[in-house]
Amino acid sequence: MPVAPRPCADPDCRGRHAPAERVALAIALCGERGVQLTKLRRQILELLWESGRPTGAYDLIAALKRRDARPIGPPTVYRALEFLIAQGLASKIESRNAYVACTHPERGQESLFFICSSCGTSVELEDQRLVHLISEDAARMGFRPTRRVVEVEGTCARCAASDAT
Amino acid sequence: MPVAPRPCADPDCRGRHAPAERVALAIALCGERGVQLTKLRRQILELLWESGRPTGAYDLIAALKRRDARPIGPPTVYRALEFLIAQGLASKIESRNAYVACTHPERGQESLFFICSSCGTSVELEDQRLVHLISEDAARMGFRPTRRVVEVEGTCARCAASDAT
DNA sequence: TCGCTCAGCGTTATAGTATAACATATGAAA
DNA sequence: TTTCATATGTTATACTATAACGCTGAGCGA
Repeated sequence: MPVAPRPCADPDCRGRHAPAERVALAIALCGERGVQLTKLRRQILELLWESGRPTGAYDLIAALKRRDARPIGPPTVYRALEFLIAQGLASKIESRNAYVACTHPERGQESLFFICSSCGTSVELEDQRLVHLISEDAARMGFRPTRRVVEVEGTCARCAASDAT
Repeated sequence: MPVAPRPCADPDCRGRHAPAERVALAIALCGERGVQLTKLRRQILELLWESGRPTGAYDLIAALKRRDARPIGPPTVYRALEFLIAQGLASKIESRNAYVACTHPERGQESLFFICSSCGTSVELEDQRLVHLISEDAARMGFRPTRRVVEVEGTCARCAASDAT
């Protein structure tokens, strides 16, 4: 029995979903939207989910080559990433020039990311209060936001614990 | 009479200070801190202040060459930028791979940036509520932040007005 | 069936951003 | 003067991203 996509209403799930389940959601969602989640695009989304951390485009190229013996050029990967981002399935982590799978493509891309300097994992969070604050600040100066980049670098709980050992 | 640095207590000044005055402040501050704001570093800071928008490292190299007929290599510029950032005098805009002068080096680097897609100018804002929110979210999951990147891309009031014409 | 179109992908070359590694200079302290 | 630390210069190269053009295959109407 194939994995079924499951709606998630928890804004604090912190991205904790089974990769296969989220990929199934992506497939369903792209079907609804009438856009093509091709094999390449799906593979890249899977790689992002499996890695669980911001992954560089060239790392993806290397991973595809390992997995498939398929040599993919940079433009091909960048185009796939562009698609995934446009569909809300992935996001670029600007402070790392790297890409992560997004947890809730069915909702807007209004999340912030916490990235651990030590282990490299990232956690996605949605916080409407933050979005509102930014909108408020923007409105005060007549600025119309089109994109928010909120990335917090630091040490995750797990790494902090193992450092303290 | 030389320009004197003037303290600024307005968290909403939006970076509206005379470049020369802010550079004077930087000189004073580096003196107090016992670090060297060398000619090169000062020149780069001036260029950032004069530009008023996120400026790429290679643009700075070109500008220095125009101004001084001085050919500077990338490592030299990147090292100067590293210094300015460490001193809170400048900040990297991650979403643009570019650098801006910072308004309040005497305070922490807890600001967010609004960058206009149309004219390229950026406005720096301090919002403690935002910092608190992020800290709160981080604390809930045991994450210890070391750096916050908050960049908002959009259209500034001026460009919105001229578009509407 | 044929040929058209269009989206997606492949390929080559190159642009743009950043750093490693090592050499030189400069100035203050011993 | 020697020594040391800090800053800058130089060369080469790594890493990130895109332009430009060509190929292919699926869908569609003539």
